[in-house]
Amino acid sequence: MATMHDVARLARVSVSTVSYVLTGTRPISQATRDKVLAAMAELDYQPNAMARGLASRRSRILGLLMPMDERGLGATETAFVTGAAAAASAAGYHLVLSPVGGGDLDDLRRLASQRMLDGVVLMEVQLADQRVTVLREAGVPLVLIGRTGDTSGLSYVDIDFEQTVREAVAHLVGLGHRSIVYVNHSAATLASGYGPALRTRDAFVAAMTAHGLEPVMIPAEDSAAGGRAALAAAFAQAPELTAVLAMNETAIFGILGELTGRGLSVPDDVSVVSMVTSPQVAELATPALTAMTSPGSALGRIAIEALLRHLDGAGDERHQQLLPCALETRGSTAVPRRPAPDAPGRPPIGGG
Amino acid sequence: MATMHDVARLARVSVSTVSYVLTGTRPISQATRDKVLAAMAELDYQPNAMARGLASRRSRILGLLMPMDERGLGATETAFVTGAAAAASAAGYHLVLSPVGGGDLDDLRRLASQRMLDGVVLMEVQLADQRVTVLREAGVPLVLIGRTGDTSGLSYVDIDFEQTVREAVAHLVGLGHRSIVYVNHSAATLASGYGPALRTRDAFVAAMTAHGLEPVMIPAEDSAAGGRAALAAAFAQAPELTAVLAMNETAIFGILGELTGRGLSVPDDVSVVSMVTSPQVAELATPALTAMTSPGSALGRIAIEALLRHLDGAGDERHQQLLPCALETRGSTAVPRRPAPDAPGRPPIGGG
DNA sequence: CGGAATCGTCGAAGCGTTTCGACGAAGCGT
DNA sequence: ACGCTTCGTCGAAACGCTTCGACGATTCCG
Repeated sequence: MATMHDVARLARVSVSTVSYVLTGTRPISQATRDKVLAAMAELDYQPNAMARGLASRRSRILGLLMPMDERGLGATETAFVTGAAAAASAAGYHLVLSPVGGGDLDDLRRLASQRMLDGVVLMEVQLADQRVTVLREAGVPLVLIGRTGDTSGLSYVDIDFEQTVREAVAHLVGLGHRSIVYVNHSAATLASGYGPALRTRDAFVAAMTAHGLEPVMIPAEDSAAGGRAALAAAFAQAPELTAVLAMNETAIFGILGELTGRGLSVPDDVSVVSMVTSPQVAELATPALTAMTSPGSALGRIAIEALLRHLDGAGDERHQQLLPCALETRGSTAVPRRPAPDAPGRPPIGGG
Repeated sequence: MATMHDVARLARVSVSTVSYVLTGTRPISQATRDKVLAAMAELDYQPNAMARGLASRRSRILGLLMPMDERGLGATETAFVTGAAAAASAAGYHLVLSPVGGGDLDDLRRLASQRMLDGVVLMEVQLADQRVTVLREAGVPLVLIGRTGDTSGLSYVDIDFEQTVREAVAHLVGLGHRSIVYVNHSAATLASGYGPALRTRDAFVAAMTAHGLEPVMIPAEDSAAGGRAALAAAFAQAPELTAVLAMNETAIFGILGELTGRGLSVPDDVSVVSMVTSPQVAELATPALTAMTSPGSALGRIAIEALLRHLDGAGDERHQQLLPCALETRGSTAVPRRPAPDAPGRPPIGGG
């Protein structure tokens, strides 16, 4: 493995000159630069990452901290990752994904203190996320995908849940639905302070109230069985329901199965909208789901770009940005067949 | 940030002594060790990963190369990752996941040549995988999850597709099914040399032939639509089919949808077995799928352990191991309702 | 009881970069 | 033609750790 010394010798220049060619820190004449580049090519030289990291005190490695449970990564999260990886690679950084769970706080502390990561992006952020504290103490620049409860002094990019829910509700109300149930994540998830679950809950209440409608929310376990149970609960609580809005990518398949089981058809009897969903998942269902499509890779890219700005950055201005999901109408929503309960016999279109 | 120097000064020993305490390379008296450990604790010392890597020429970082397409990671792949991460962490190594796709061969070459990875585990291996060549040239120890066509000199751990298919077919034949269609990945995937698709194809032909049955294989795009199309093709090619064996986790939902659409019930009209599937995914469907459950995290763990053995290892003996998937019977398989075509009127159980 | 092996520790030489200060050579305005 | 920047290059000192050789102090064996 060739070192910088070898290159310098072959090119008949000093080691520092080679370094300047590589980093661009100081001006180098074209003639010298060419000599050096030729030597590098001939020796197939690759800088040693460790040495570079030690000397420059920058590893050129960015971490993407991504808790991994056994459920796997949804297409949505995967899009964050690929977006982030592309952005990092474009800037000459490596992006490493670290499957550190919430429990491995000591692991994280170690990782951060070892000066191996120039900065990190945090995924799956809780409202009160210990990892933020640990990383700040360790002095590691960080950007969140998601938000903690108190975002002061923090950079983040997140989905605009308020607007997303508002649009989803507006879509259903626009079709004439009056009884809409929101199937959220589980009660335990809500209690644990999972931001998206809490924010969509509040946004749903607000949006429904704004339309003069009664907001009904049902928590569901992240499983098909949870979805089935949630739908049963929904019918118990709101027998006249004609639409389901679901946040829970896993439960939604149970919901669909249970609807079929009850002899109800989608979308004629019940419309279904899936929130924060990738097209791939939406197409899995039959009929394909009308969904709020997540901004996907853009979130990852923006997070990395903000992080890089922090690293180079003189200023410590914070990047705080919300992106809405876009409504994509597919086959799971339609005008309700059953009349709205509070306006029997009225024409199905134009309600709201 | 405290350095080893600070620790040494505080403990009144030399820097090398501190290093020996840390690495255990040489014997240290209990008294000295205690002094040093106390000093480290007091200063909250954490070794600098870059410096350590430079001096020792070992980064203590293992890479898990994991092409990420937009479909996301299935629960199966996620299990590999968590298994590998746990094993690496237990051995004091970091595991970084690198989403390098097949196209980024230069990226990979750079990564490998920068001496940043002590070794790598490759996922989603193709029969002719360029990445193997690149890594071998770069002299990076590697272990595969999956197999190339020519495995000589290579360490790998993979699913035993032959046995898995044999068991799946035996299960269906045991129930009395005679006309079984195998829905594989797409023709393009087969053509690209994706090992699991090819191996299961051959294994299916072998297993069916052994039972004296006609093997029918249908390729399907990795989408619900692909699954629907494949089922249509299957009925065209084998109208009397009573069972579907599916490799394609994505297409299977389309298959189920299409069956329902045709008024056929699972499992009474058609039995369905899903191959290399995690319990979580199997439970998504209604009814839950009888599936060949993948060995999951064990694969990841074994791969890392083999890799670590290579690193420490004097011997360069290769680790080559196959693990079968286990049959888990759920609600999607049953005795066929329709009589087997070549034995009209015979009792449904006991065929095969 | 003497020489050899072992134990515990130290100092110093790297590991392969970056980066700082220095310095001759050009280029500038006057 | 004069000092003054700017340009292009060099040598050397870090960066924080591991590891090698050395060496006094024990311990062991015959």
